Amino acid sequence: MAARDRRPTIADVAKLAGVSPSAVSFALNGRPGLAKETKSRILAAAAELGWRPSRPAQALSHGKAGAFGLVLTRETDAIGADPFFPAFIAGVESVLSPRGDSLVLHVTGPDDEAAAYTRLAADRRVDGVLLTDMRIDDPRPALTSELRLPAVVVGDPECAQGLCAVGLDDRPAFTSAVERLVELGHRHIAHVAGPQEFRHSRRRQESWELAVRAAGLTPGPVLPGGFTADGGAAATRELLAADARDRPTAIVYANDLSATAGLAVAHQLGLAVPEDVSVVGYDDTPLAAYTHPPLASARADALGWGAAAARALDAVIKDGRADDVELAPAELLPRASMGPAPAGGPGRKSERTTIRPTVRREPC
Amino acid sequence: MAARDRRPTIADVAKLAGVSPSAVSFALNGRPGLAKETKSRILAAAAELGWRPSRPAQALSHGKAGAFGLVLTRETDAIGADPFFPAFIAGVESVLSPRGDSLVLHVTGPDDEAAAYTRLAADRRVDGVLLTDMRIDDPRPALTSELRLPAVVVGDPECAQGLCAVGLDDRPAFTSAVERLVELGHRHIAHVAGPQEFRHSRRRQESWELAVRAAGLTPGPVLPGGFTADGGAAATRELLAADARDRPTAIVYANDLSATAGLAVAHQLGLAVPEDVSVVGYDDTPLAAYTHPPLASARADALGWGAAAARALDAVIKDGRADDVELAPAELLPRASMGPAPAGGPGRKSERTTIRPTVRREPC
DNA sequence: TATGTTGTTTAAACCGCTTTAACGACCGCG
DNA sequence: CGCGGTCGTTAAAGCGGTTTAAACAACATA
Repeated sequence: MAARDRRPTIADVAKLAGVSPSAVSFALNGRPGLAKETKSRILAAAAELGWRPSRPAQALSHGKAGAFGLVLTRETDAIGADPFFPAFIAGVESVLSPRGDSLVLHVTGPDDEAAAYTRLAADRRVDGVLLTDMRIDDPRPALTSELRLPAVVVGDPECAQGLCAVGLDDRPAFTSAVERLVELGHRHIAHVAGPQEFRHSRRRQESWELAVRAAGLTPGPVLPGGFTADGGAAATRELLAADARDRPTAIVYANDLSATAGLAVAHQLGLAVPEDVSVVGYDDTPLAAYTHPPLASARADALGWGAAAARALDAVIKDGRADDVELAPAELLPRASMGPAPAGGPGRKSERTTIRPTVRREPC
Repeated sequence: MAARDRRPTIADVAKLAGVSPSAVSFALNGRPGLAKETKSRILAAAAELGWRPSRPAQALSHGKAGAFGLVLTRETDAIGADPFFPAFIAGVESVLSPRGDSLVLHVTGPDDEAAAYTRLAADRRVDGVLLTDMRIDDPRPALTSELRLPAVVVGDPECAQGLCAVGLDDRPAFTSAVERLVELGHRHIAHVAGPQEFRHSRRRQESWELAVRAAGLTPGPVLPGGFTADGGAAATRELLAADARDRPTAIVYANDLSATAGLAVAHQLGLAVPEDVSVVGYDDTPLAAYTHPPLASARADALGWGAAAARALDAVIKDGRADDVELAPAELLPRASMGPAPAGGPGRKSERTTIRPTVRREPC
């Protein structure tokens, strides 16, 4: 009767079932050596009291927190409208949740990032962390190793510095976007890049550049778009302000947010998409299919990515290491924002006369 | 030097400082009764070893998890492009992080929702939860009370069922949107609503309706937009397919996502915004300022909301209750998507008679 | 009868921290 | 000189589990 006002503990269950606490623990964890009858009596008692073991207590005795950590390092204003994280997190959950584990989320400014990981490690609040948004010369792989905090890199293996990496190749999407544009007659293809510190921004830019060169063209200008609407708009204004002869006839954006803003700017400037300029994004935002015109983009399976990353982190925690995983690459979704290059007018004469574009696929 | 290979514990610090573990605990927690000199010696030892108390151990001994829970109940496809949560979470973090507490995030399907809260409570993994996306007759306030899990409702006090509510009024934004539209000469104002199960969807719809009636007008049709791009697009197609005489000259959407999709549909149908139809959203998505034309919307301070909710939950945990909080209401940001009603009767312009809109009715 | 054996069950130690109560040293005071 | 009062410190008992090793029946073996 006493147990009405506090949550039941293992002792309450033991008392009700008429056994010792250890027996309860054995029953719960499916340990052998308990009589069948006893075990079911214990489980019945546990169910009757609605008892579930306290995670802090389990964490303490096992030395396992039963949680993964995810630190999002974002300027407060860059938060929002990123469709990646919610889906990615849902994917992580799909692995964690069935076994009752959880995800501990921290949002920090860039200055507190290292402290956030250090704390997570020292606190023993998580068993490992997922590293996303990898940057060039990212300090985090070294940091987590030093902290002896199991970690998995969500991204390109090249920047994993020895950690297990779970990658999803975004390059084919950019390559085929450019190839498609070239097929459509574009000869002047610009790029609006993401923040330069991000590994994936660079990769996207490189894929664009490689594909443009592979077509025998000179890469058009690259402007920073910062993955933001503001940045994309500003970059687009600059690109399209050029004299019609120098103006790119297609712009490949590093993400949908900047691309969508770019669409609006094109309209503002009185240019039609895709008649005057073609536009491609990346992410396949829910809105992409509903911009005007619908935005060509590429979809990455963020949900699957999250799940794969969580499984990899499991393996790292258990075995100390895990094989890299490479997911199916993002695929281009050509939509109406890509169209034939404007006839006659824009484009560079030298290129048009000399170049015989051989479209070939770059092996990854 | 034995402590090289495992994380230091309070005992290691105690040994290094030449005191007992209790003394270390006292020093760490700023308890009185320790000599100044001893205290600083202990803190120095702790710093030298890089020791921080284990959260599971702390949680166990003082019966507090040091974490808040947030359960997002979402259909997997409705995840993404919601700018609210990232900012809200960042706000929660701003309260939690300085004291080293964390946010435990769970994403579940609708069927597992109750189980998720039950588990969170039984597990003692969190000290309380934040309830967001309140629904009509939401079972969660009753559930959390029954589980004796401290909770705060993020939303309208009316649906809090006795729990502390932290609200941010979205109604003024809708009211003034309608008022503005009326001033601009609109007489036929439609609404694209959010999912009917959400309290805030209903509230927005009610505000719209009240404001329309207050202006002496008959509320135009209400169509379900489901807060999604798809839903917003479908609703818009239906609204604008009507004969020009019956067609609304302004549409108030429950959120930006559906409104932005609506913009695109209007363009597709050959209607100009705002010349033929005015459009208003809600959320002030980063993209809102960059749609074509820029989307009138309203900004709610999600960051502040998160912080306020976290503080309220603190109070509930400490005192068992807390006063409701009402934040500054969202403010309308009139942008170019709102304009004067088309002249010459309820929406008119010659070339529109030639338009053959593709109407597709979709069940929502 | 002593000796294993096997199958169940439990006592007790432990995980790392907090906290209460007790302890010894030192103080001034009557 | 003995007493109560501070002050600084620590021993020890939790918190709620897990786990190891030992206890205990019951029963077969030598």
